[in-house]
Amino acid sequence: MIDKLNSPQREAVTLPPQHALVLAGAGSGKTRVLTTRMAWLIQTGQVSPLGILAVTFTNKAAREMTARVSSILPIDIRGMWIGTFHGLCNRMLRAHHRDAGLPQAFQILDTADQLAAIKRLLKANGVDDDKYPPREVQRFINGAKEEGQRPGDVEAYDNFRRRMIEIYALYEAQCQREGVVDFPELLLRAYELLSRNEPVRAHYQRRFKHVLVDEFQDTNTLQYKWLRLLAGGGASMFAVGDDDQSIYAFRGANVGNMSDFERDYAHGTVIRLEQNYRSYGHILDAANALISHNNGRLGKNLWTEQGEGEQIRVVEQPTDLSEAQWLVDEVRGLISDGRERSQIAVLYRSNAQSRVIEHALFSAGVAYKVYGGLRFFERQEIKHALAYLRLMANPDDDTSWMRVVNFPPRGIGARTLELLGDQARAFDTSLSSAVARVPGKGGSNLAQFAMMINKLSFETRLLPLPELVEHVIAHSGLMAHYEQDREGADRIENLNELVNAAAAFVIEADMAGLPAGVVVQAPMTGATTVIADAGQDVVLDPMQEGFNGLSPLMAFLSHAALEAGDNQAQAGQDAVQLMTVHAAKGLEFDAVFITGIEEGLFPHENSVSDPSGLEEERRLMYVAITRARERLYFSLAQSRMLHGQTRYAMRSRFLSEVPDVHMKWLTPKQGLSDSEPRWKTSHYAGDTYGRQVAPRAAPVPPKMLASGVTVGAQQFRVGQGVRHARFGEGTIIGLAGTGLDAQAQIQFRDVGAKTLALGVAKLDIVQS
DNA sequence: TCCAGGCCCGTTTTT
DNA sequence: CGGGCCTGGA
Repeated sequence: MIDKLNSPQREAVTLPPQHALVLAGAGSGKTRVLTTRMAWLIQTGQVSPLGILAVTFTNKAAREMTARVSSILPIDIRGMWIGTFHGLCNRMLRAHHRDAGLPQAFQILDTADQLAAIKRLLKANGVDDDKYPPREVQRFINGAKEEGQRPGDVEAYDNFRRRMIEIYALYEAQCQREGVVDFPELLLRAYELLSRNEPVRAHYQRRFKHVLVDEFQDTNTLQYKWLRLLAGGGASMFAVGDDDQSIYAFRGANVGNMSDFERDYAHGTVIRLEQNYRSYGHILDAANALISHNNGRLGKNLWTEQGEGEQIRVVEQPTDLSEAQWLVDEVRGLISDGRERSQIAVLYRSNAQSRVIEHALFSAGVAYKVYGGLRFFERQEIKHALAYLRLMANPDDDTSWMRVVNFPPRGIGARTLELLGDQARAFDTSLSSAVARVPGKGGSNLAQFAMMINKLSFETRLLPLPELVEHVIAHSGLMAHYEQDREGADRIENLNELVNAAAAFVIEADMAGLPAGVVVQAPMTGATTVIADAGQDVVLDPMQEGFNGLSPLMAFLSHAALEAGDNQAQAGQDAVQLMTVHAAKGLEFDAVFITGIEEGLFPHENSVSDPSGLEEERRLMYVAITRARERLYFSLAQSRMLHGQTRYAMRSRFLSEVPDVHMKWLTPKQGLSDSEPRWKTSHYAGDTYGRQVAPRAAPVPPKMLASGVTVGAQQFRVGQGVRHARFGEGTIIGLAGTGLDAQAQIQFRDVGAKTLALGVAKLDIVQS
């Protein structure tokens, strides 16, 4: 098990029970160390599978971890707590729902449900949603929860925040009344449960001897607090992460947790995995050199025993269109050289860049796959069906009620619903319970809807899950509605797929044990136990309690909320992989294209003004580079269409942070302040292997580039020096628009980057 | 209730 | 430019 490991890997795997921080560089065998560690602890008898808690961020990572542990050790992994933060907290809350102050059948709101609930709340309370936009409110509430703060804990230093806090409190009351829980609430409730309830805390602290955390650099404040509580009874915490791959600060991740952890727990037990098994030398050294420009790193230098390999191929094109065209030609070359399409990845900083590339690939007939679209359980028709199903389980779920009360349309208008809402509020009940209080025609339509929900509940109460789902889809009017819709074919197919998903879910639960909830199964005897409220184990009949004490429907609904499904458009067939750099984290490919490496795009203009933002962009570039095994391309365009206007940008600073020796320019590399157009001709003769590249027509250089943008009597170009009365001297790093609408992005020497309207700002041109 | 057209906005995203 | 959202008129 451990003899195939290198020495730091083996050291990490076989560490005695103590806290440790493993700094695992890209491609250094992180998952292998984590899973082997678990298997080793079990095999050497140091801990039973039940004493291990392993936590990840994504379901995919959790599945992979489970699969790899069970492939190393032929043990029953059913009783092990391997899962996502949210999945494990859900499991804990179901088991101790009473102590946590929740109904056992609490529903989970996904991000969209939560937003809908907030909109409804603001309307009901007459909050001005211009001053308090729902998204802003959502950010505020989730931000507070992720810091572990309830309304009473948030500091109210101005009126705006005071009002926000009031809204937060109202929102909490609404969720509580409806029996629903949003994503951050799952974590916060579980944390509060452990911190306030001594018996429950003692139970879990006694149980878990080893707590292992994947992607530790992505944890937020609350997740770290939760871990500290769980491990507070003497468990060993084994945290694996890479501060250089921290790219989720914008959603609350706190890289600082890593250095805090080292200080508070690891006390110097820091193991560095620096040998990289993925990439060749040029690629790795480029990544090392780039990331060395960041400050405050925990420190790490990747190396490889593989040779230096090929240099990074760099291409600069005049426009985004020609960049895409070049890319398609190059991709076809790679394919005709015998590379698999699925081993070719095209990465970009932002989703908007994909369209031009998709268009070019599509026109050329190259199969491709785009990651990041709508996921299965997020589709409109699926969310509607789930809303009906939720009402079967809990008619007081107002979010679901509102979603389908008039879908398909059944003559219940805004006016009626407003009335219903008023009644519900006046009597402090759910919408469902307030139906009888609404008179008139709208009221009778409402009553009919409520009756239908009741009838459906009754009809389906004894049905197995797949038939239940099928029945609800068929008799709620959903199916009929989409059958009438000329463009409803896809939606019908998805609804049928939902029935299949329910069937698969039941089979999976039978075979692999329990997807969510509280059951713990002893590996040898197969006896099923449920952790009771006071932390005592109660044996249940496994045949009766197949879903952890939850009904199959409830378990399925939790599953749907916690695992929204694949977010890749078309599965199957061998296809070129298109995705954002964020989505590529954790993946690897033989050949990688990093596109749009321009100032303003990568690093993104919204991030360059503050140092920490720029460093995160640099880490993003580091992640992108380290995805490549053999071949890496950098590409950029001098101009591109963005927001309906042509924009001009300079080469990204990241290009100059990679030493020249690692790069080979396939297009001419010239100075930026050159007044000549940088683009001369487009042909480059073959690659380093001498493969001949078919000659093609030279793209036409954009006419505007040489002259730049003209405003009044002044002509502005990218790279030009300018002086501003207040901001001082600077360099134009981006131009967009024409005439009086034209804007320039300027990097000032003293005050940083600013975007100025050229029709307004007074600028002098400085001769360099 | 429904749909068309105007309007606004534009980084990254998992649970 | 293009998508999502809201509003106002039929």
